[in-house]
Amino acid sequence: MSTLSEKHQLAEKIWEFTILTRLDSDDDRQRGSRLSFSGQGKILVLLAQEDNLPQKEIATRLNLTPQSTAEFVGKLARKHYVHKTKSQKDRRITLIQLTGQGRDALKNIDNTIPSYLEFLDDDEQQQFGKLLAKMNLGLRERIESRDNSIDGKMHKVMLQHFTKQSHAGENK
Amino acid sequence: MSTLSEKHQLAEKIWEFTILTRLDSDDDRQRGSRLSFSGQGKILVLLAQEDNLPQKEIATRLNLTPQSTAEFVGKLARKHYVHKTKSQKDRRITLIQLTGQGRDALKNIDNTIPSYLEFLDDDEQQQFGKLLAKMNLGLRERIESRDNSIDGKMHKVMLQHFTKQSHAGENK
DNA sequence: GAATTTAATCAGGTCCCCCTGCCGAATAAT
DNA sequence: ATTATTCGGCAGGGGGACCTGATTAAATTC
Repeated sequence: MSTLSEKHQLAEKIWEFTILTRLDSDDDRQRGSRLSFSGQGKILVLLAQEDNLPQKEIATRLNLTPQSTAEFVGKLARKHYVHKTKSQKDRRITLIQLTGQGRDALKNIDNTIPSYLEFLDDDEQQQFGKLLAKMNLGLRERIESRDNSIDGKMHKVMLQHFTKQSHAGENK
Repeated sequence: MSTLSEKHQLAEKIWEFTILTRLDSDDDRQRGSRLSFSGQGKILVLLAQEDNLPQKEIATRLNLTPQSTAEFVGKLARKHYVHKTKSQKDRRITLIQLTGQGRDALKNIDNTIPSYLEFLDDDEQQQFGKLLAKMNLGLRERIESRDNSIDGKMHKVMLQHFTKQSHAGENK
């Protein structure tokens, strides 16, 4: 009976959480400097997995038009996050490789420990982790299962990003 | 000892979660239609709390320039989410009021039950709620405490949005 | 009534995410 | 060799979040 309203309340908490975290770590002001997991960020994620990819390949995998890709790669290159090289074999192709700076930038994105975790004690953090893991698993499966759709590639890339990280973390 | 690496793993899970939820509810495709809690969305949030505000007042409270405000209000008006009226008392002033459509749009933003909750059973959902509540409280206090700064108003508006909702939910 | 203070608008600008169109250069196919 | 295909670049566009500057119209103040 009350399940629905309980869910609503949970949903509200989640939304509040989303907003509060945004307010807290003030993306608002310095929106320029921080890159997200879309646009340019996507490309970094992909390159971190597989470097030295042809620009075209990037476009295909991320489900972007070659033109958008060119734009983003260009911007990344300007920031020295990536590097463009002409392929020797096929001189139409431009290979894109991540620079050290690019790799650092990427690390800064997803390796930061959210400050709000300090509001939870150790036990609670563990609980939180478990819950997240469960939801992540579910989401991952769901996304993978419908991954045959047109724009499945992006999903794959992002999923892999995290499965890799998990593995890296798991070497106990 | 292992606390740091544990935190890192938690951080990774959170990031994964963030990304997965984005992939899941495909903001990617229809980015245009969905409004966020910034820009135009902010204004809706504010109006939901207090309708029929002068445009200037909106700018002040949301810490936006009058020009930006005009732009966003214009865009919202084009979508029939708000309505502009000239004040009778002071004909310089434009009052902005939320339309039914605008209210609906806002509801759609924050009243949706995230689908990933289905991956948790009832107990887990409760746990999740508790953890979120705790973090929200912490975040809220932190944000409020530094709220004397220049751009405090926005925070207040958003915070109120959620405290109100919570109260609404609490009438058992 | 004239000067000043307001609210709002127009004009431009910066940067982000993305797309369609078109064009040249390089390679593959015939 | 001559097409056809492929890659990438340029031009231009649409939408979003914001901002500074200059201007108009309607108060308020002196």
